[in-house]
Amino acid sequence: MIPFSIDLKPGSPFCDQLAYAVKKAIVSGQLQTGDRLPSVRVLAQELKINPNTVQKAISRLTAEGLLEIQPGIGCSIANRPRKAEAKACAVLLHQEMERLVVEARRLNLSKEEVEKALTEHWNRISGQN
Amino acid sequence: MIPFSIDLKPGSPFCDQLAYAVKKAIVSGQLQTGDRLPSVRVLAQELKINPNTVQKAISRLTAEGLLEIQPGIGCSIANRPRKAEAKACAVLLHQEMERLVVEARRLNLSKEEVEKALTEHWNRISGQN
DNA sequence: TATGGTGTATTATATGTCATAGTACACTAA
DNA sequence: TTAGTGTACTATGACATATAATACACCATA
Repeated sequence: MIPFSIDLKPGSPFCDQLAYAVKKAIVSGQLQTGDRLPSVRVLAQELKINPNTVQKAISRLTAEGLLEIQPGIGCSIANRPRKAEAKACAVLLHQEMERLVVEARRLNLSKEEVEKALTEHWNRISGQN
Repeated sequence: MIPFSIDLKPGSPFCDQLAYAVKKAIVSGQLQTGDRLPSVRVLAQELKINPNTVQKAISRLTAEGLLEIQPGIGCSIANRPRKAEAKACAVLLHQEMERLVVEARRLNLSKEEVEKALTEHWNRISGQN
């Protein structure tokens, strides 16, 4: 069994969906520091996709510092990122936030409605910690 | 001159960037209901991209109900969407919100920091209304 | 030591998206 | 009629994506 939930759907690249599913599982506490991830070949078999596609997602998460590789052993969940890295990445968050605000205002939503949605998702994602 | 601000950069599709720039200009009040948009050919020339690429962005915004087309005349900014359409689109907003929350928690940001960022962007985008 | 399981790299192929180029058509204002 | 609208269509090249099939270095275990 795969230690996180994922349901691959066409529309966006499989490697993106896989990387996001793992990241979400880590952030929500479903996967914890030190936990082992199934091997590239096992994941590929379970998800019925190509091993290369899995490897692409893994290498991306490794580059982000979310996964740690032990050559010949496998890969496991790394520690939470240091503040230094986080600061550099926060720029991306602001881009996402602007996109979200633009979309919300296009839908004539109030700021309160958006804040409520933020709280809902925040609690849901953080609930398992 | 183009009645909205845009700076095309490689990395994401031009038609996406153009559609977003127009949407942002509408939402922020830079473009108002009834305002005329430059023609497909003019936009293509100014932005130094292909008319087909511009047309792709326009047709997407038209499908979203943000632009109105008068055949033979040109296209202009439409009225704000009705609640009915908005409700159907709100699902997408929740997907974006979840992605944002996941990213924020991956960066070890606090909920207060994210709420602060939301307020900042909200005021900036809404400032011109 | 030999075997099998790790991650990783490489090459090749097929498919789809994106941007471009060129052409053509229906429509409308002047 | 003429020129300017949006729109549709085909074709091409560049690029990303997913797949397939190997091959290699590494490590644990029998």
